Amino acid sequence: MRAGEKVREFYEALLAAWGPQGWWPAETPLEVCVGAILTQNTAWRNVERAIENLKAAGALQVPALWALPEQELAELIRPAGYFNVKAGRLRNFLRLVVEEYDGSLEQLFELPTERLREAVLAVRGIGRETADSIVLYAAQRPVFVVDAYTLRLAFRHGIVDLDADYETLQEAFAGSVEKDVAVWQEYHALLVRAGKLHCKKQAPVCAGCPLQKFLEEGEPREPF
DNA sequence: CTCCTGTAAG
DNA sequence: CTTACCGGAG
Repeated sequence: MRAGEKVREFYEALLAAWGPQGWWPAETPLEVCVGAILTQNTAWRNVERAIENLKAAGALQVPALWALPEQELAELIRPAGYFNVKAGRLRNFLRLVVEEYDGSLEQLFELPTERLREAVLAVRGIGRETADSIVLYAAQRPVFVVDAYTLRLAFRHGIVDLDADYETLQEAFAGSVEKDVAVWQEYHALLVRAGKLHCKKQAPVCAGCPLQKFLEEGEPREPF
């Protein structure tokens, strides 16, 4: 089976097995942006705690969040880890929204997709994965999000090399499934679930994985 | 490559 | 105790 063909069938198999994941779990676009920054190299459970704190403080709105002193913000997001770094990153993003787009995420999101991605990516502390998560899930634009789970899974299935860069990985997926926001949102969410439950960092658990039947040699490529 | 950091699971 | 976590910067 060709790589592109596999990528298409992965999606069908994952969706059939697990159904829609309902991503991104957030009530507002701003909450998506905040969550995307807070979840950098961090378990989602800890991000939830930080977001609960922000909500309890009434700080999950642009003006209130921007008004918070950085140290207080850091204290609120402490459970998400790297809190000093992330407080700065959140403020960097908020600064863009407040100073360039009149404090309006909607206004920022009016940019054409490619310009929007570049604008978000230009923020200190927002790299490609975080930028693409914001563009796909908060702005609802067709950009395929890839992450460490995606690389691991794609490598083990022989779709890309282990040293594949972000764009290569992104093209391998985006170029092989229907260009549709809802589909891409769903696919990334399903890949994350597959990575968590089966395509683990050490010792993948292929038994019971919806993608096991696609393994060429009956087992994942090594070494990861 | 190292640093940033809380939390939970092994 | 160590590893991993929906990474990114220097």
